Amino acid sequence: MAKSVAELTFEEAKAELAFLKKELKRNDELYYNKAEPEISDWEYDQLRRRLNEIEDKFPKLKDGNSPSQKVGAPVSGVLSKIMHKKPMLSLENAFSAGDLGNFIERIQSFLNTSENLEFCAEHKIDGLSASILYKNGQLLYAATRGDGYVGEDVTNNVKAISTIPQNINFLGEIEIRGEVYMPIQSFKELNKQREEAGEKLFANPRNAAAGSLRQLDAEVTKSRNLGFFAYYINGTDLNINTQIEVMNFVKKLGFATSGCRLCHSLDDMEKYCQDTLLERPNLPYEIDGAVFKLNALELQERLGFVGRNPRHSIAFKFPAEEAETKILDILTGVGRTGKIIPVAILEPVNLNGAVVSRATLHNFSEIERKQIAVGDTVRILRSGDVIPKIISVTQKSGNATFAMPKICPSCGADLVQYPGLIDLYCPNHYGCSAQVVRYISYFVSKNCLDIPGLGEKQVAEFFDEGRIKTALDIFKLPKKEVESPLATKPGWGTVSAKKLYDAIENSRKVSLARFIVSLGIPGVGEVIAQLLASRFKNIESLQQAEKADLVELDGLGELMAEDIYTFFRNEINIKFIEEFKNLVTVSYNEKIVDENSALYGKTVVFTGTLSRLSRNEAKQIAISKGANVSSAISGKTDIVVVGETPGSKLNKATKLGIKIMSEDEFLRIKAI
DNA sequence: CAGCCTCGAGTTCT
DNA sequence: CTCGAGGCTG
Repeated sequence: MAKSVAELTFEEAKAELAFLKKELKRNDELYYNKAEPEISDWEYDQLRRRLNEIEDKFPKLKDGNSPSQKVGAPVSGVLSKIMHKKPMLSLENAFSAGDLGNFIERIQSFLNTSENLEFCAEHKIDGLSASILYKNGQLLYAATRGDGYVGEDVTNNVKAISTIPQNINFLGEIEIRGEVYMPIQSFKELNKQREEAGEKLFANPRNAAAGSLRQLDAEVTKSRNLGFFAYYINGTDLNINTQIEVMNFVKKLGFATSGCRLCHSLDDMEKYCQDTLLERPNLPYEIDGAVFKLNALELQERLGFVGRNPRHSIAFKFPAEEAETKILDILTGVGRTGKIIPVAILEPVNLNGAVVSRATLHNFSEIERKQIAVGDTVRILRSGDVIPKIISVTQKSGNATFAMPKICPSCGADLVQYPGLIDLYCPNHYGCSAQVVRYISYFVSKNCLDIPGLGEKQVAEFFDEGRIKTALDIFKLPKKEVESPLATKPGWGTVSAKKLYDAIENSRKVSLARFIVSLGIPGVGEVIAQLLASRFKNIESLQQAEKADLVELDGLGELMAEDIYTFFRNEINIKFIEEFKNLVTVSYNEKIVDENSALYGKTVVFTGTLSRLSRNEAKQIAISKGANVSSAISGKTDIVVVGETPGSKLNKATKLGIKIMSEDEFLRIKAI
């Protein structure tokens, strides 16, 4: 369709550039605000590439706001956003040799191999990850990890870090990822300076590094003496096959790396952890563990992801710092599902650089098991250096173990404990104000309608003031109602009121999956909602689904099917959905998959042991080809993929005359 | 039916 | 991050 860039006149280039920028910006919005792109990654890359080509040919048309460098609108006073080419994911944690062993076994089972695997070990630097893009040897831009998909633009700051090369010897585009950290010595000096100047001290080198990198004034960053360790590259035609090669390659480019060693067995990995722990006190930077990455990049690719973690790597965390403190009180809260959660109020104590004053106790059997009473002295840590956790009671106060409440702390209803379950519930789901408020804030949260500016606190306030009584009242707040009374509320002004109004209007376009998540059906979150959306395609069919239709889906059993079925038969819910539908536009976009694939739109069941793939791997391939994977054979099953020693499913499939497919045939389809 | 895996729900602090 | 619970596998 388009002319080659070489043929474009200046005017044509200008017009096309304007169009491309608009298109890219619009798609960035869709991608990172709604997480639902209209175009595939490939198409997006094409747009981006075209834009880069035109900009290269007509450098005069380049300006600072080009999406080739930045995406999203810069918000005043904060750093602008950059979308990562590939998501920057976090790693799963291991706390023991056993965890590492399980990790290796899981990979072997996923890859269906018993071969010895090689792992590349590195120090786990206590800093913050950053991504840096170089083009034809020049540092083009740099971003923080952010939420993993979109990070903050820290280009100027990164350019001010002397340990990061501005120019590298590499043609074409290459992305380098690594950890920005503050050396311990610099941290000490910085805090000394700040103390003398009467400024607030940084709690630890990581916070100091984060604070120093995310500066609007790069001069400040420059003065902070930050370091950088590289550990990842992303580029084309690099001819690099292992993580070890990656490390050597970045070293050649002029980056520092940390602690790199090849491990051939679990024993090697344990040895690495021990060595590193001994080395730790003498290192000039802080580490909080070791990272193990499957060495072969091709295998890494095959393993894919589970949730937000890549399956191919794991972070071994060194034991966390511990402290002792006293329990001042125990409070009970009510969750959106009515679950009663006890929380310990602690005498504030400093732990890993944060003052901890609360810790969840999860449930009452936990209190019973640990024999916890108000006044007791307890040993605590922050698991993953984040969430406070009570390990044990070290000194009894003599007070009675905290007793389970009988009535709801919010509405006073009698609490119930369902047979066989540990948690305690308030059954008054529609009348308990704590539950309603929790539900409304869930309804507007990121996974549901995503209305920024409405947090738990704001929702509670609006509810108490009578502005909203149910979740849907959010949409009924007319513009004036939102703007004027709020503009005079403490903490609100015309700007924040307008922003909220815009956010609410924005949220009126919602995907089917999000719509389902927003309903708050017990046990239905992001993943199950996505599953339901792709199976039923619209709300009406989902509402009418019989229990049998639900059970058939892979991932839903009797219990969840029952819960979902009854949810849609409840009068209050039916009315709610009817109204909800009228207030928003629900869209369902089929994922972009190959419609010509023999698996497209088919319901597939696996049986028997597959010899070259694991069940899990096979399932993901089928889904990526547009198939629905279910666990049991039924009249709706289209294809049964049969491995070795198939179970009774094969007989049933033959009886029903369902198409049988061998593993080889399945793999052939995969290859297409 | 036991043991593993996945998902959901609730939570902490800067 | 953690824990409980449901679902699936063997």
